[in-house]
Amino acid sequence: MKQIQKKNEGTRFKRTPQRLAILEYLEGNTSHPSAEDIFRVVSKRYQSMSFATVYNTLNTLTRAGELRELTIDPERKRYDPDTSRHHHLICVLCGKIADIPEKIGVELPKDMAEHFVLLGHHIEFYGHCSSCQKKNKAK
Amino acid sequence: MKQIQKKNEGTRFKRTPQRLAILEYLEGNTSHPSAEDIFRVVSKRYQSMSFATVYNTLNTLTRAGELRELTIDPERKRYDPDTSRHHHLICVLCGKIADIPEKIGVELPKDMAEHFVLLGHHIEFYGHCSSCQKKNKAK
DNA sequence: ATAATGCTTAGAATAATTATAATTTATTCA
DNA sequence: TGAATAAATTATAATTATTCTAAGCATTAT
Repeated sequence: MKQIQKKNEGTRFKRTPQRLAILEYLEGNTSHPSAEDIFRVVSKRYQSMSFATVYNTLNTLTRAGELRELTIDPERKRYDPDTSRHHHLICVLCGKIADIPEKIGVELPKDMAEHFVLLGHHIEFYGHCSSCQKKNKAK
Repeated sequence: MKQIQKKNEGTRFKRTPQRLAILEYLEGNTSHPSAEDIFRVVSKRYQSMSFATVYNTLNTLTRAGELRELTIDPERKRYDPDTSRHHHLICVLCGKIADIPEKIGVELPKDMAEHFVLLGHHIEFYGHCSSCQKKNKAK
């Protein structure tokens, strides 16, 4: 008799060494890395690591809700291991992305939300970060 | 003696027929089209139109502040001829993007904004649009 | 007219991401 | 424990979006 599959997210996919290495790198990481960033770091310790594995793992984790795919950087996808509701602060000069906790109440105008099932929202704040300001002053 | 260049944005670049065709298509367009969408439509009327011209024009217009480049769709860039401050409502089922006027006040927590020169913000609301809801009910 | 400048074109090049096929590694369960 | 099965990894090819390049055209200024 086939047992009911465990609902536990953590055991839903095989914990291969490659995946563990990627997960370990992402754990607590607030730098919003791209696939390439992840590959660069993780492949150093794990010689045979393939780029495809990075993408596969990221897609798997995203589908499982363990990871958030960010569409903030126009050049590439970024990944955020923090899947809780929060927003982002982007420096338009250096591209750095910082987290903003969600303590900001935002309401959609009623007439717009009426015909929409609203699932969530994401705010991108953009501006100049402190280190870029210093750099510019120095000139 | 070299004359001072006109500051007027509208006359800063040549109004070639290709550019006019693209501009005409974008005028008042609220569908947030991709470069390909634009190419498909405009090249029908303008046989010789090249894809590179579409990209060149879009980049030129974006740099000139006549067009907003949207980083909402993870697959490709979208373009919005409405450069006024406003937000977007995205159907995660069909990908349609609607406009939301900016009458929503949003404040950054003070401690975060302190070291940042804040230039603006953009909110993405996501959910299910009415036509996708109907489609799902029909099943 | 001629030169200079900027635009368009076709196609090549690049970069990010996904697909494929063969092999290897986990997991299951007898 | 150890086959059988399922899933993951790898290397590489393929795809897609976008940018670059080089040559020709058009427009403007001389």
